[in-house]
Amino acid sequence: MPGKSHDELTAFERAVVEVLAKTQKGEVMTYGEVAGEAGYPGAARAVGGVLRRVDDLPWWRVVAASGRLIPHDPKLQAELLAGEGVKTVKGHVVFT
DNA sequence: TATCTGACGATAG
DNA sequence: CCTATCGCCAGAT
Repeated sequence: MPGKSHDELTAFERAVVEVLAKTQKGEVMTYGEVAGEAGYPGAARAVGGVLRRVDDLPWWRVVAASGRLIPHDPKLQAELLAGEGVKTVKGHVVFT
């Protein structure tokens, strides 16, 4: 099993899922922003854990504060972002 | 309750 | 641009 299903999440996980559910195509957020929007400022690191454990989330729309893509498969993330019109250069999102 | 882990963030060198 | 450190937080064992 890739990750956890959506029906038994902790309050924190549900909060993060809710925030990501609002993101639109072509929109990119940082882990820190997601944490803050979810009501857990400072929990950027924990947000990474949620994206890693929960399925069916637009994880590719979340990048590090520096714009760096995920260390696991930056190539895939770059492709998914490109598919939504988000440009990336050498593993970094191009903020315009 | 204690300790370790990690798809983070900021800072220093 | 890179690595090293430290602080932070929730989840897992």
